[in-house]
Amino acid sequence: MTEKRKSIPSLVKDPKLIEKRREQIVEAAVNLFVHKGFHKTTTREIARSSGFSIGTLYEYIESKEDVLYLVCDAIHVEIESRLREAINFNGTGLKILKLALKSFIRVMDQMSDRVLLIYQEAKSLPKETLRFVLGREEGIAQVFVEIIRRGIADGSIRMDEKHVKLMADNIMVLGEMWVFRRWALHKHYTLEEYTEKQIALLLNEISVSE
Amino acid sequence: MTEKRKSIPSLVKDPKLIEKRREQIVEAAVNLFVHKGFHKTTTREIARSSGFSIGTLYEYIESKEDVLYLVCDAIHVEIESRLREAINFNGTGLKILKLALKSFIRVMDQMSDRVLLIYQEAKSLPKETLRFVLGREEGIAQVFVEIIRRGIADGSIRMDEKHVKLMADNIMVLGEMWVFRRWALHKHYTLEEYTEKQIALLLNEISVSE
Amino acid sequence: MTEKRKSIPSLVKDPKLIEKRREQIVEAAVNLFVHKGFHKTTTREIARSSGFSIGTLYEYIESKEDVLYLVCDAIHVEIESRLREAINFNGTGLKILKLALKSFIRVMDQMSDRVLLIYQEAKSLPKETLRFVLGREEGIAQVFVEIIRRGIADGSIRMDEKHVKLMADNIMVLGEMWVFRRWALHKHYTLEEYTEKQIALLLNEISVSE
Amino acid sequence: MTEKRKSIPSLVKDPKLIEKRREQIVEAAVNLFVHKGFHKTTTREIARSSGFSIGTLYEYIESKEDVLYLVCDAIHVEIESRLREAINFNGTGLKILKLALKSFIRVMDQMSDRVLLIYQEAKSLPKETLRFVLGREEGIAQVFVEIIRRGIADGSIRMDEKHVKLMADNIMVLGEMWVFRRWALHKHYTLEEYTEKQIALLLNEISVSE
DNA sequence: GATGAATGAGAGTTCATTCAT
DNA sequence: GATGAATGAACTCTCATTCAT
Repeated sequence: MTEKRKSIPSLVKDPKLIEKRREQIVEAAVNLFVHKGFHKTTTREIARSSGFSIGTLYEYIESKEDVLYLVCDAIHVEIESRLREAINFNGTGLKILKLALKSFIRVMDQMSDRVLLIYQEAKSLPKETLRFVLGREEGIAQVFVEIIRRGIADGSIRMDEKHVKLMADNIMVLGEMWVFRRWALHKHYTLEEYTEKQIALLLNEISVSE
Repeated sequence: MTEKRKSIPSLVKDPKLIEKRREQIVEAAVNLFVHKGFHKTTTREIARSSGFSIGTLYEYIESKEDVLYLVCDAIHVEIESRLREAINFNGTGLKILKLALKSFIRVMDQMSDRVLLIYQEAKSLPKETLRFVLGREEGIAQVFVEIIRRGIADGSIRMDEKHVKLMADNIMVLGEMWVFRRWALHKHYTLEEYTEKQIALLLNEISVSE
Repeated sequence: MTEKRKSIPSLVKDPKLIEKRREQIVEAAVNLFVHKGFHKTTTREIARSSGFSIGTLYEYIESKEDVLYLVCDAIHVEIESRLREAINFNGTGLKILKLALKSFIRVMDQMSDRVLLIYQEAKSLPKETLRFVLGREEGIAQVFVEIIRRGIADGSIRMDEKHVKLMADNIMVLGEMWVFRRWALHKHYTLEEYTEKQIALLLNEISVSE
Repeated sequence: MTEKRKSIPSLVKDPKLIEKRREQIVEAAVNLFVHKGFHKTTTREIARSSGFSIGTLYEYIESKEDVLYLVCDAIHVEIESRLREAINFNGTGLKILKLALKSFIRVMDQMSDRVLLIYQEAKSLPKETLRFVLGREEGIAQVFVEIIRRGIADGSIRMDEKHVKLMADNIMVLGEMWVFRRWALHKHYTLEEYTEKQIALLLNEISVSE
């Protein structure tokens, strides 16, 4: 599946160089945005942390908002790729789903500051750009849709097709919940306990009689 | 339970007047923050929308961040009071829980822009102030903790005590989910369908008799 | 005759204060623009020379271009008022015209740097604003139209009505010429010689008795 | 008569190449300056429109102001050469003068945007460079001085020698007037009407009894 | 208690120019 | 001789906050 990515014009011609510099920009900006927020980070700080001058920064982007988009996109790409890496597509759909869920929550835990970043700052993107970012997220939910459908097909998961999307969204939320409500949840559970419990709650209903 | 509220110094003596003016400020600021975000709203706009001058605004607050705190606090107060109003504490704990859940999701739906506001802007608060805001939210979760405990006591809910808090948090998340993932969920469900489905998923496991 | 003037919004409410501050701005900016040109003058220089801070400057204008407009308008107002002051409306139209021409060239001479300013910088104004400035100038030409018509009426000037406007424009140009071609003309003539000669050339044709 | 031209250093050795590249630069820059003004045109735009890179541009000039000088000079050269081409030096001085005047106004009309350019932007040149540009213009006025003297010599023009230069300057101004006051004059006259009228006014006085 | 004019640090962005390749 | 990535000083404009009235 090919997600569309917004193309940001650059004054520089060499595509390899653009990619390399934008990677530098994203790495620097993620850290700054996570710690200070988008609005309190200045373009000069981004440039300095990226290792070049403010003028050079603007050779690779057109506005500060472009940096935010690059950051959001990079985060989503990383989440999805880490998730897909972690999944072994052998076994029943149900088994794969359990594994995927575990992996997903772990990834979200490891990347929680960056996930928060997206939720808190994406609203500062221009409307059109925001749509690209939200579209990316839909792509991640799609991973779970596919796994659940597989489970239905092989009989390991019992679920009406019309609930598949909601279930995938629920799963996304389980991950986001661990991120958003960290401060509340960490008082009561470790990552492992939380994952176990949520898997139990979730799969209790859908797994075929065992 | 009495939640602590941060006290904001004012140059004005009369407490009645302070309260009245701060209500004006909050009403004006909520609208502005919802539509433009905290950072893009200016103190001048807040003052003008509040119906007085910038000088007067600063008689009742010490900084722009104070306005954000007042707004977040007011939103939490409204959520909790609307929720408590909607709950009829007659019947079994299970029955009350169902009702509370329905009400909660409805309240979150009606106040979704303001809920989003808190999640997106609260990070701009000074650390100490942020703790007050998060504490408030804990208070709302507490409503559900109480109901679940009542259900356990009267035997209508079957749940280990150690899972009560997680369940309450899960419920909070169901509401937040409807707000955060609106754009995804609205494609597939109405508010009623979503509520029904989530209640089914959630109570399936915990209700005693089925 | 009431010329329209572009109204520039101000954040300050007191109209007297606005007028006073804008006079300060114009006085400071005229000097700066004359010596450095519009583009090479910075808003900070304008503010400093006006006697207040950059922030205060922007309480009275919305953009740097507004300053340019204020300057152009003030210059035109001064030209017209100096011209009208100098004219004694007694005597025949021909006599008044001679006097007016003399006065006009003298005024243009005295204000030559400011006249140049308009011709060189007005193009930097937004199109709509430029129209106001050009309209002002038309108003000055109108002074001569009126005088010539009076001369035709009283029989002291012989001219077809359809040439009146061209003659008025010619007169404007005589003044502008002295400004624009200063560097060439000053080598050969004093202000008085130039005026005498041009009056002779111009009036030779139109005066009734010779 | 040989006018001096400012010599601009180049990093490139080959004079043919320098000339060719500078012609490219001038052609590109004239269009840009006419439409956007000198200050709002960037060196990048000049380079791109010239058909080469910014680095190459700076091989042939030392600063952006050099481009402005090249442009002003090229415009003057074109005006003078077009004017000289149009003049047939047969007949009486008076006859030649009429023809030259007609041609001059026509040339100014055709090149009005470029003439305006010089008057509005030349002030941005360094003082020393500005003198070269103004000197060029004097050269054009000289064309008329020569013709008038010829007319005096052959008896077709009646004029005191000491007024010759002023008359030549007046003629220059007639042309410039058509350019500068276009917006006012075009309402009332076509190019032909304007030319006829001005020739009549001007020559009325100087032509020997007819 | 209310006003609003004044402040100025600091923001995002531009662009003429350089120089290593 | 040609290239174009890199530079950073300098620009216009904003806005939270203060304080004299």
